[in-house]
This record gives sequence, C-alpha cells and structure tokens, in this order.
Amino acid sequence: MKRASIKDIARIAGVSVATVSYVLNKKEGHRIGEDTKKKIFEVAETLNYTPNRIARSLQNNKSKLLGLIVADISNDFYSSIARNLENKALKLGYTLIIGSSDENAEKFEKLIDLFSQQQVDGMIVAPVAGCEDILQKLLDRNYPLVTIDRYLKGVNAPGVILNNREIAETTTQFLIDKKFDKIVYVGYETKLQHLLDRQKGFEASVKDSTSDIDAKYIMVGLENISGEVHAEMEKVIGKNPKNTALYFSSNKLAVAGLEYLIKNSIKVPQQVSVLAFDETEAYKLFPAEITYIKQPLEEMADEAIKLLDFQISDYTATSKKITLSGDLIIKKSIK
Amino acid sequence: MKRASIKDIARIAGVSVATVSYVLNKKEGHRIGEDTKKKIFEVAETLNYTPNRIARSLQNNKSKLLGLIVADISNDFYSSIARNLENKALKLGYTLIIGSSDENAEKFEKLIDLFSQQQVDGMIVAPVAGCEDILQKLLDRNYPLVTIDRYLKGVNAPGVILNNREIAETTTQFLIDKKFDKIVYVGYETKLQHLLDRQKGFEASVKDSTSDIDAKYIMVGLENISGEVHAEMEKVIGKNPKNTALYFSSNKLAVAGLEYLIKNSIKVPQQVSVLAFDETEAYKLFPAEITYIKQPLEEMADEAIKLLDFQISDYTATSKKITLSGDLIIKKSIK
DNA sequence: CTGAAAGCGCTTACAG
DNA sequence: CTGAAAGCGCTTACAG
Repeated sequence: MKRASIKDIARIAGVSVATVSYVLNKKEGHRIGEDTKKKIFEVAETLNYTPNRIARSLQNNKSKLLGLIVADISNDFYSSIARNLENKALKLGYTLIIGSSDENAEKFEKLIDLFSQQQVDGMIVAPVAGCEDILQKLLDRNYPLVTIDRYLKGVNAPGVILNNREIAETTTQFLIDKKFDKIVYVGYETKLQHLLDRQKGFEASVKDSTSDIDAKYIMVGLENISGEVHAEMEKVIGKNPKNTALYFSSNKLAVAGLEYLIKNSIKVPQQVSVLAFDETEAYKLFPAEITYIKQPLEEMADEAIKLLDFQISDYTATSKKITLSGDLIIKKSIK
Repeated sequence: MKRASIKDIARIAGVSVATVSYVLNKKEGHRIGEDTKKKIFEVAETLNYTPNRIARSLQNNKSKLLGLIVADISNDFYSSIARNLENKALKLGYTLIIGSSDENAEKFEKLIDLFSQQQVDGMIVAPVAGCEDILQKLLDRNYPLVTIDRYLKGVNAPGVILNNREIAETTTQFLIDKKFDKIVYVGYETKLQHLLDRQKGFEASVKDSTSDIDAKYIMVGLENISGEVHAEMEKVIGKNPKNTALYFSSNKLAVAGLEYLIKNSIKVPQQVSVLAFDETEAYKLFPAEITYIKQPLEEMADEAIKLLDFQISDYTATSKKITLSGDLIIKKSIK
C-alpha cells in the first residue's frame, strides 16, 4: 500500500501542497483559515498520513540521523553507552544508527563511509588504532564528529573522555597504601591512548611511591584475551598467591582474570585483592564483590550528544575535550 | 563544505547528469565511450564524490535502513542479537537503526512511528505486551516486519522463534530425572507468550512425571527483579536448601537468583542445582559453571534478516514462523 | 554513444 | 488568506 503524501491531502482537501505543508508543520506567519486548517488535519487523519522524512531531509539537508561507531555493540560497556546515547538522542529528535568496528580500521572506514552516505547529521565514534587519517578526512569536510571513550593524538576532534591517567594514578595509590607484596597491572598491548594513559597513571604512582613495590605487568593482545590472561597469571601469581593485588584496566580483562581466580580457588580478598576499570553485570556473580572504577556513562552520553548537537547546528573546528571523572566504587574485593 | 553532487561532476566533465549516473552506477546497456567513463571517474575522484543515499532513497523508495526495536539494547541478550543482525544486515547493504522500548507499548509505538517516518525498509522487533494493535496497523499497511525472540497471538506477522515450550519441557524432564526433592521455576508475571510457553513446558513435564515432584513457582514483576527474586527465594528455598533445583526462565532472573545463592553461601550443585535460559558473561564468574539453554543467535539473526529481506523485495502477508531449537549446554551447576 | 526531462515528497521564498 | 513554482540530488524511460 502506497502511503499518502502531502499531494494526496492537497488534492482531497482542495488546497495547494504549500498550504498543507504550512498547516501540518504549524508554521506561523501564514494566517490560514481555521476551517482550512481543520479540513487539512481531518484529511491527514483519515489518510493515516505520516511525513516522509527522507523527502524532508533532502530538502533541508538534515537527516536527523546520528551514527554511532563502537568497537563491538555486544560489549557491555558499549551497549550501555549506546543505551544512554539513545535516550539523549531521542529527546533531541535524533535516531541512532549503529555499527561495530571490531577494532579494525578498514571496517571503521567502511562504516564511516556508509553512514556519511546515509547523510547522518553527525557521528559519535570510539576510534580504533590507525584511524587517524580517516577521521582527519571527515574533519576536513567539516563533518560534525565527537569521539567517545577514546581519543587520538593529533586529530583535532572534540570528544568526551575519562580522566584516565588521574583516576589510574589515585586508585593505584589507594592500592599502594594497602602494602601489598606484589601489584600486578593487567593491560593490553595497544596503541590506544586511553589505555596507555591508564598504564601511565599506574606507573606514575608506582614510581612516586616511597616504599619498594614489586610491580608486575601482564600485557595481552586482543585475539585471545582469556587464554593469554590465564597463561600469564599462572606465570606471574601462580596457584597460591599471597598479599597480592590485581589491577585490571578493562572489564573484559577483569572477567578473564577473575575466571582464573575462580578456577584455581584463589580467595578474594584473602589471597588476592582486585580492582578493575568499568562495570559489568558479571561482577555480581563473583563471590567477592568487585571494586571497580565507574565511568559516568549517562553524563558522558549527555555531554557527547550536546557537543555533537552543537557542532551540527553551528560547526566550528575544535578539539574541545570534556573530561569527566571516574569514581572508585569500593567493595569487598580489596582487603 | 558542501559535498559534490552528480551535477558538479557533470558540469566539470562536460557531460549530462544522466551519463554520470549511468557510469557511476555501472549500468549496462548504455554503451558509453571508454574515455567519457574514465573522465567521469577521474572527476568523481578529485571531487571526493560520494552518492547521497537520501536522494536515491527518495527516488527508488528504498532507504536501505532497517529498524530494530528491542526491550533494552543494554541487555546482554539483545545486544548480542543486535550484533548478529548488524553483521547480516551489512552484508545485504542495510544499516541498522535501533531503539529500546523498555517493555512499554507507548514507547514502542513512538519508535515504530519514528522508524516508519525515517522510511526504514523493514523492521525487526521484539514486541512488548499490549502492542498487538500497533503491529496490526503496520501489517495492514503491508510494512515488512519480522518479530524476533517474542511473538504475539493473533497478529499475522512472520517471525523467528525459539522452540520455547519443547525445550522447556525436555530440559525440565532432564531435571526431573535427577530426582530432586524440590524444583523451583523462576519466571515473570507476564503476558508475553514466549515466557508463558516456557512455563507451560515446565508445567507439562512436571504434570506428566510419574514420580511425585514438589514443584514451586516464583513469579516476579519487571520493576524490581533482583529484590523480588531474593525475597521469594528466601521464602521458598531458605538459607540452607537441600537437593533442590532452580529453573530460571531468563538470564536476568538467573543472575538475580545466583546473587542470592552467593550471598547466602549456598553451594552449587551440592545443595542447589541450577539451569537457566540464555547466556550471559556473568555465568563465567559464578563458582560453578552454569548449565544453560543456548539460543542460536547467529542463526536467528540470519533467518530474521533473510525473512525480512524477502518481505521487502516481494511483500506477501504471511505469519510464517521459523522455529529454531535451543541447546542445553550442560555444565557443573547440576548434580 | 549521449542528453533532456520528469519525478520521488517535501520546503520555502515570493507573489498576489 | 492561499498558491505557483523552484529546488534538494538522484534515477530512469524515452528520444535521438
């Protein structure tokens, strides 16, 4: 069934399409007769008329579509971000189109191209390693863009970010003060700046410490997180660790590490204390509630959408970064 | 910066827009001179031309957009579905626009309206209670639509579904054979058919059983799942249950229930055995690996997209349901 | 081998 | 108080 158009309404109501458009969009300054208005609304109603936004988009060059590119929408962290963004976007009349990059620059570029062809009004992206040029090209075209979660050195894009270095530093200090024999940082081998910043924060606290700390590092790739974490933990803390702290730089790493602890019946916090970046529902089922760094997702979404909406309505090249603070949520996983 | 249009290319290459369109879309049957083609490609390249899909959409009445409405995109189950759908959709040249209904029929309708105005070519929806009329209206307009995860009685929509009743029946039987003193079904107070089917399957197995089974039911609302589950479990199994089995009809319920077990140091499977519908990463961190019913998400996504794509290219009113089988993944949580 | 022209469903400056 | 007309960026049947 073909849907009714403004033309159909005009024909049936016996007026011009212009008048219909004015009335339906409630444009002021076109003093149109009350009875004409009423007639138009009636006809629109009986025809079940709904506007074709595609046509409107073509005309005003605004699609009311926002593109969201994350690493993987099935990841807890990103699906929560997506949910928060969805809520905020909807309030401003935008709908979200989503894509997962799988940390792959080529796929990332394909999504950017696709979304740009779909004429999204702006994009919110979690950049992947090696996508600097892709983003730069977009910015050169004055495309409204906001980065989220991550940020790239040398790319002049606005974004909302976490105070990764600072929160890593203070939370590491918190661990140091507990006088562990050994503190293990579990992170990714990566070029992603936000992760490097977490590591730098950790390193800084360790270095500044007056006491002597045995700091170890477990660094894994993205391919086989669980397997690598387990193998490395075996080497670094073994089956029967004592007075040791684990610092996980992401929820995925934490889940992998906690799995190891479970399998080897290592007690938390009696033998090992645990601190992790980011939340995940999984923590709920670990015998000891996990101490974690909570990112203010709702606020992030809010700021990201605001930033983007501003860019859309009034583009200005800027690399304005909004930095939000993580919160350490202290639970029983630390002695 | 305004993006280049086909018109710009035509002007610079000194040909007509029609020719440009033919060449860039590689339309056959328009034997166009090789040098003209080359010229056009060159100009397109230097202008960084990318097609405006909005304009194309308006012309051929195909937006290449698919709407996905789930209860909540931040829920593990739905974000996994979304991810699988995204992959399949991309392969067919579609992009996904998403919305969360929060189990709210009004919000569901708003999303339907919005997506329909955005001219999505079709929708994949997990219906909410009370949305029968909304979907029926859509179907009356011959809107391509596929339901997923859930299904509504009396609405003539195609969909892909799980064999909820059967899998619930056989898995309950599996529990019954283990001779528990008590079997507790944990479900939702709901009108959602797929959940009722799970319950019916459970009830059927209990009823058919030759042995006498003490079957109990914990039914909770959607408002405060965790709180209600904990309170009811306290009443039904107490702090020190023995030879009891818990049958959770969703992963959310399972997480809530397992939390209760953890908090009360109830041993799985020594005291209580556990079986749950659907996966979630959280199971990984429970001391005993959880036995669960795995839905074939990838296959579901595949079938849903195929069904929808078929409806889009050749609409036929149908209530064709594709039923896929769940798999019981047996782990250590059952004695 | 190529182009002029209509049309997709809207919006909006202009005219009356 | 209302309408004729141009135009957004494409596609495509038709003509030559």
